[in-house]
Amino acid sequence: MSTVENAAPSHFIRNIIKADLEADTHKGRVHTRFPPEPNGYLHMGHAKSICLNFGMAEEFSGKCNLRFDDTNPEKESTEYVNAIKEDVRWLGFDWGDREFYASDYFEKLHDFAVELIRGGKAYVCSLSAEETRSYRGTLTEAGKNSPYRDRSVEENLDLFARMRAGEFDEGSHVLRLKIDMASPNFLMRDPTIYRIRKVHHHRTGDAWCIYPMYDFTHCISDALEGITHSICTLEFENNREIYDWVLDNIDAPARPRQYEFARLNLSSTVLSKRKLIQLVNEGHVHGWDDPRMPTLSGLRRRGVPAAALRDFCERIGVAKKDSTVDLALFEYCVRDHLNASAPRRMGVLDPVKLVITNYPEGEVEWLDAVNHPGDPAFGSRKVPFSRELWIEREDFMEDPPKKFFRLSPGREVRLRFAYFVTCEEIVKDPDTGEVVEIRAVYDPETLGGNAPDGRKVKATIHWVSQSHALEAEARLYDRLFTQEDPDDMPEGKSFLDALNPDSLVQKKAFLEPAMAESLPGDVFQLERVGYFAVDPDSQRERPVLNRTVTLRDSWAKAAGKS
RNA sequence: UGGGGCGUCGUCAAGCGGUAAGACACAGGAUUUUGAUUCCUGCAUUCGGAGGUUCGAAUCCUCCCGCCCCAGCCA
Repeated sequence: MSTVENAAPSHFIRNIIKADLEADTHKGRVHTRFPPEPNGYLHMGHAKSICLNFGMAEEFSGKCNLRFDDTNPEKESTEYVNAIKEDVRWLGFDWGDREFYASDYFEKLHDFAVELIRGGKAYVCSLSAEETRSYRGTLTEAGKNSPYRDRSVEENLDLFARMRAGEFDEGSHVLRLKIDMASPNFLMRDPTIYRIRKVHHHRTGDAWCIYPMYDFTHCISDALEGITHSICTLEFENNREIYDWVLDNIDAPARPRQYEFARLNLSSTVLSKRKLIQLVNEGHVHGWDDPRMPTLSGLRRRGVPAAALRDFCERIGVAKKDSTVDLALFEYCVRDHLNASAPRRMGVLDPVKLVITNYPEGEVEWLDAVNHPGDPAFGSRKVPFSRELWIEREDFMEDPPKKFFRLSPGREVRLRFAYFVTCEEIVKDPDTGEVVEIRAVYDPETLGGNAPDGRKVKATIHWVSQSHALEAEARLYDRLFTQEDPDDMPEGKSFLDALNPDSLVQKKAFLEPAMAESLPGDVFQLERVGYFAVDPDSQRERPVLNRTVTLRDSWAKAAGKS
């Protein structure tokens, strides 16, 4: 392979970093950060950001910090902090000893605020929230200056100190930047940078009752950490002006730059913290790590390899265009990785009995079965074969259409790793007409799956010996939403109305006995059925399997068309 | 109707004045003890639209159209 083929796809962030390196903008350094707010679990959108931030640092021999943006104690908690750390680690990234918290900077942030007050660039405003809003103006009209805008430096210093000391009620005063109430950019109309909140903070406890806001905190935190490239999503483009203003108006220890990229949107999926929290709180799913959730913990439980997610993030690219990635691309990445990494097993999800009438009663043969048809390194295992088996109901048709190759009356097929069998008769439930038993004969000469006379069969089906079968619970997951865009619902409907009622279907399955050895987290391919991850709910005697993703099924596609 | 962004195949996405990469999806075909995998083949005479500059434009200029973001003491 040439280096051109190996080169990571070009994207604007990478181009900017390369240009900065060439121009020596940051003394040859590349230092990024991933700055989650610990108010929810990480999802695939965060994965894109994590891969970008840690990925750029890695690629250019730089560093990436993990920084919790914990300036709003009302919504944040250590539960989230811990979950986020676990998820980032699982994704495959290491922040070394650079685990930071915006709350670590509260004292410094406070000092910068005082510096701004001294310079006449910040003031304590005593307007109520509603008044502040009305003074702000509209999209087309300039705002009005707050009547408190011209308080003296001394008065501001005094008031701010007393705010900190807890002398005032929440909402009675805020600290604002003195910029320009007529700015066409709303965020520049004297933004609030401190508010009074008499609540307990998960890290600083009750040490503070004034908390700095995002626009003031983020840029300074970046500067304090020596961040060179502060990468965030598109909705922060308008905030860049304050980001620059603050750093230009304090004695900043460094001069990071902010760049914005388009956040990830995925078809048939919802990726907003607010909505994910709602799904959890209202019980539409069984928690943040429900395998149907696009959270990292959900995907992990579902059986998605971290490498597949990283690959996905690489493939979707990084740009400034609002876009929605097809869920099919993600599924492709998952299958691609699992195809290479998942050992094969046999299991039947919708069983129907198959009796081999000419096979001796009570006899059992332990047959060799390779664990991976494409990779001998996976070795092999033994699978018990006997007279009575379970096969998949959909692998039999009494009256098959032209292109159906599987079992049907008079038809011979191969039982994977075992023998050729020919269907001779079927037994139906007299009341329902449902096929309850299929009777077939096997050809002893075809042991291992090949006929000495060279005759061929058009299909191979999987099976499990009834007396050896391990009963399991299979949880079949499908997309959580039926609409491609769950947010695009008719008037009066919400994304909740797009919830897929069949996103989870539980089934009793029969597995080959080797599956008893599986451990939670293991992922297997049940041949011809799909990839399944062993759930933490699993027990040795009764495994619980989460279907990660189905196999591609061109027969189902073809059959669906006709 | 203020400001900030964005518009290249069904979906992502390269391209940065020299004559439209790649991936997924889709459609054919080959191989196959998973109708899986793998492997071939096809898939934008055209880059939101209209003008202009140029020997030459997706790339430069002008105008127009469409979409997204901003009026939290959230991030």
